[in-house]
Amino acid sequence: MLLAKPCRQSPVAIAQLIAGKLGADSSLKQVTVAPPGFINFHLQQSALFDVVGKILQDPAACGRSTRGGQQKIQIEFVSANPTGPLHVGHGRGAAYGAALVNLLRAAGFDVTAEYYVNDAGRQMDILALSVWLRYLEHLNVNIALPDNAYRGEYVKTLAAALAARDGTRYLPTNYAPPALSDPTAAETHLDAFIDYCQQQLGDAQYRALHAFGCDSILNGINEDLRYFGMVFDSWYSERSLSERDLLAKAVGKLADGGFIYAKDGAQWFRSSAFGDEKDRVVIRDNGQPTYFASDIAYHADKFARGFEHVINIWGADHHGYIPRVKAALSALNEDPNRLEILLVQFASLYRAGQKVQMSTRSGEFVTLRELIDEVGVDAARFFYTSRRSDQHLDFDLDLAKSQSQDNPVYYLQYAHARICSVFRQLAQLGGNFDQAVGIAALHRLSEAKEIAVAATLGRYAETVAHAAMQREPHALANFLRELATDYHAFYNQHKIIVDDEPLRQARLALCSAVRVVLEDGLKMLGVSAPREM
RNA sequence: GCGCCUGUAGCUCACUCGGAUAGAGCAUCGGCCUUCUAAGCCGAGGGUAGCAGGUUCGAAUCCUGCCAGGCGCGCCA
Repeated sequence: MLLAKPCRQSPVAIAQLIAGKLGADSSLKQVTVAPPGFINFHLQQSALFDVVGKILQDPAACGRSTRGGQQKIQIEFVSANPTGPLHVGHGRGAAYGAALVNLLRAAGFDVTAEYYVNDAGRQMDILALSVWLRYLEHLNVNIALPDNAYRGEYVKTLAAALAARDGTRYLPTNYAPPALSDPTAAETHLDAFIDYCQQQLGDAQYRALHAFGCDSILNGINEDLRYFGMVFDSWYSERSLSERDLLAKAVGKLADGGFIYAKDGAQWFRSSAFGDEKDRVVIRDNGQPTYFASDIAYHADKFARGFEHVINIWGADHHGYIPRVKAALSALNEDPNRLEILLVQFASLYRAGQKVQMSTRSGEFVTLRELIDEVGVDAARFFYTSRRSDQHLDFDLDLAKSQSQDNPVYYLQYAHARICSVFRQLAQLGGNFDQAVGIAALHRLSEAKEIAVAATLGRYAETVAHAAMQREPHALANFLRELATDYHAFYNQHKIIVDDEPLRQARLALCSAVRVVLEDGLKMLGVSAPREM
């Protein structure tokens, strides 16, 4: 049985390695030297079966380790602007983040999962305006929705709900919006439109409209995420940063350090002093803070809240943003190395061989909800997490739907269901599984396929720890696939419910351990373990 | 132009971080159900790991250059 990866070392190092291994772990049966420079460690089968026994005696601990030492980690993911429903592009980061949370917890970290709500800024004003216009339209006002407003169908739904709740509260006395005179100045026009909306509604009314849009979208996102099987420990509002004066304080602290200067009417952070390619604006010439200013305050607050390590999961398009955030942390005397940013590459969507362009503003996107409704939570979660996150992903929607039966997730679930079926069969035959007897009889397992299953089971805990430390949930998905393969092969070659009672109990114990690990591993990936299929 | 990610079988992807003969699934072909679920198993074919150099006892993995693709380079978020 191969225990350790072969390694080429100097003869002296090999000798020391062997001596160390033999001394530390008496379960080693022998060490063989095969092809020049390679050594194989052979493990006593009894040690192999100890693992199976441990899994059965404490199933909840089967994938756990203490690698993390209860270090306080905060992990932030998804964090989309609440201007529209989550789409399939968000799904990858969400599934990846949720799996990572589970893995890190299993590896002994004290993890807080947080959703950063970008409820401030211009995009939210554009949403409010879009809702307002659809609302007026709903009340039979003749409006022209700007091309660069949010044009998705969901905005109409929101507008109708707003009208149902608040009636005609948001009607202007005389609807005369700014005209778009210069087509190249569409964004300026949109800003003028937002000003017009605010002016017509007045501060309180506008705030109510703004909040309605934000809250409604956020509720929808929360619902989708729950449906997708993920729970956040906290939702952190970007707007709360300025409400609690944290934003001004953070910028003030940068200014105290001499890292802020004025140019062209704006306030700039000297991020180039910390390795960023250029300086960045934190306060615009109109007095409004940038998104970056919020982020500085937010990240400063993460450490102020006592997190020892902070992980952000961002879309790959944000990679250019990393140096400036780290620069800000450095300027605030925080260690930038305690901020770890994981980039998830984009999944390109294809439908009928054509790349699907997605834009929240135009309303042309496939929602996460639609995907889940079509392929199911299990298939979607597994599909997202079974691939490296730093790899581009081509996702053919038609293929995913038509081949959802071929999704590898069913292969794993089937192994689980098959095991459950064996125990149902056992009960029907009037037999029972005595775990203590089974564990005591494990030495009866001697077939190659039995040993292979036990050996794979023995790698579970280290696989979980490895996947957590490397931030690679797909490693767990791969492992589970291997385990299912080993089990299917064993199942096809050997009968489990045999007349030989000790052997039967031993095989049942092995099956039970596989079931425990499959269920535990699938759960970490956010996939269910059905008892029958 | 500069920066980041990537290039592995017809397709979609792995390879436990420098190790043994590069592996799976899908697709193709051939076997296995009167016995615990055939959503399974067993087998076959299919590879110049983008190209060219370099480092090393050893490279898909590290370095350099080129080619190809994706993303980014706002007082947007």
